[in-house]
Amino acid sequence: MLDIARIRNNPGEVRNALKKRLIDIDFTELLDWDATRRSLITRLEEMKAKRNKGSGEIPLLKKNGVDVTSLVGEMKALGYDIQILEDELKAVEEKIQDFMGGLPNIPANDVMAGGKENNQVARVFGEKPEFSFQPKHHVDLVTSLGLIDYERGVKIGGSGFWVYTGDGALLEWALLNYFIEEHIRDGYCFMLPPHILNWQSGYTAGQFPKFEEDVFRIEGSEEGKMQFILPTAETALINYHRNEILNEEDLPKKYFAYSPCYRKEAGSYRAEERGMIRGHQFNKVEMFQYTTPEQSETALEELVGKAERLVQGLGLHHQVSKLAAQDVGAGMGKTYDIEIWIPSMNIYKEVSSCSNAYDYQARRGNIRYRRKDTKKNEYLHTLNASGLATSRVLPAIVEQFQQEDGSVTVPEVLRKWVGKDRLRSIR
RNA sequence: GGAGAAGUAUCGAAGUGGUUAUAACGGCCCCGACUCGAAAUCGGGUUGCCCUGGAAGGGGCACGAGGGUUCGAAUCCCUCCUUCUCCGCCA
Repeated sequence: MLDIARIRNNPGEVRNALKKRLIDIDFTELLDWDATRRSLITRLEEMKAKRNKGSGEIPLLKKNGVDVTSLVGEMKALGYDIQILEDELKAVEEKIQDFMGGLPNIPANDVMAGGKENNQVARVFGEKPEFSFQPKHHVDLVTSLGLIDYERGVKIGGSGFWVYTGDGALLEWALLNYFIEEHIRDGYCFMLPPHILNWQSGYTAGQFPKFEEDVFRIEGSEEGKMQFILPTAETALINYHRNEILNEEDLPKKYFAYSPCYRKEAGSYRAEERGMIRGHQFNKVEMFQYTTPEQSETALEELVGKAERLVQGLGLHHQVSKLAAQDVGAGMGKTYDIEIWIPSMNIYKEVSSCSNAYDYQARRGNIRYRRKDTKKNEYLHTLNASGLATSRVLPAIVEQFQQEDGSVTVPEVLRKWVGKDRLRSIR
């Protein structure tokens, strides 16, 4: 949610900033509603003040034996007029709410305008691995090594699902353990949230109402009580402090959560994304911070740094991209992606998205903090960063660390959990 | 799933149709007095949001949420939510 006062005071500035996302929004109608709303409120409050005064006088007059019939009649008529204006006000406020709720966040000043093609590579780690043999695709590797069972995953869940088996499950779990261990060491609080969330949670995160089609709805949930399976733990973590006022001295609050992420990904399958690059369910550890406005820029750098170190610890070649405005999610103001090299696809794929939402989500969820100096309540800033999603890390590991004999070297940091330094074919 | 009870400020809690949401009373917290200092005691302060205004100020709304009745609702009625107790079922 944007601040309507900002639009009221600088409609041109906001419109231009949103143009970086390649959308053009005319605020004329909105500002019209806004003016109507405020004049209605003023008139209503005058009438209500009158009613309050009249209602206070009635018992006094009665006590003194004065006939109040005409005054009561007057108040009754006033009450009727108030009702009419209140209905009008409600209608215009709904329109404003709908309009505002549909607006995306304003990209930060230093974010490039335009689409994906304008994403900028900020940093690169390592180099593309060179193979002295014909490298294999991760689907072939994980299948022959017995790490993933795609066929039975589809049989029991449907297209877009797979089963981690044996060493594959061990490797997957080792990644999660590795991430968790790092975050705990950095002082982040470990959270295991519910996987089913209510509509308001989706709204606060900025996913609803626009992206309701992208999540799995729970069948049978009634209108107004819609529930869905979380597409990312971010949705749970942003709502953890919904409708709360935090103390400034408690900020920044640093959380991380593990959850599977469930996404419809309707229509986004492509031949080159076979395997586990894009599924309906994948595991992810998500970092999240609630900060003061002053802290949020630093916090974003911290989160990106943490995510990068995780990938570096695995020894995987990757790059960090600063996304252009159109590629930044609707609720976010600035985003860095960490993209990992997938040799078979000859492409870098996102394993972490680190974003600053500024006060956008806080406004939607009414999350504030009390400033120590002014004692005033202000919207805080929220940030999220994957740390990390595993579904592309595992393919990168098997592809980047594959050997000529079809075996795969286990990254050093994972060995204590996997229990071996090399994964070999089961056949 | 069934029966019952309850939701008022930071917490406990009073208030069951009117001139007290300036939300009694108490706790916490903050400031001050007393004190060498502290405890105790005494005095004072302490909800949020919105509209208007340059400001000072003025006004409105909110008693779990949303409707209704009424000139007037924390108080009466309806729907929903949450919590607690008991029963049932159960990983």
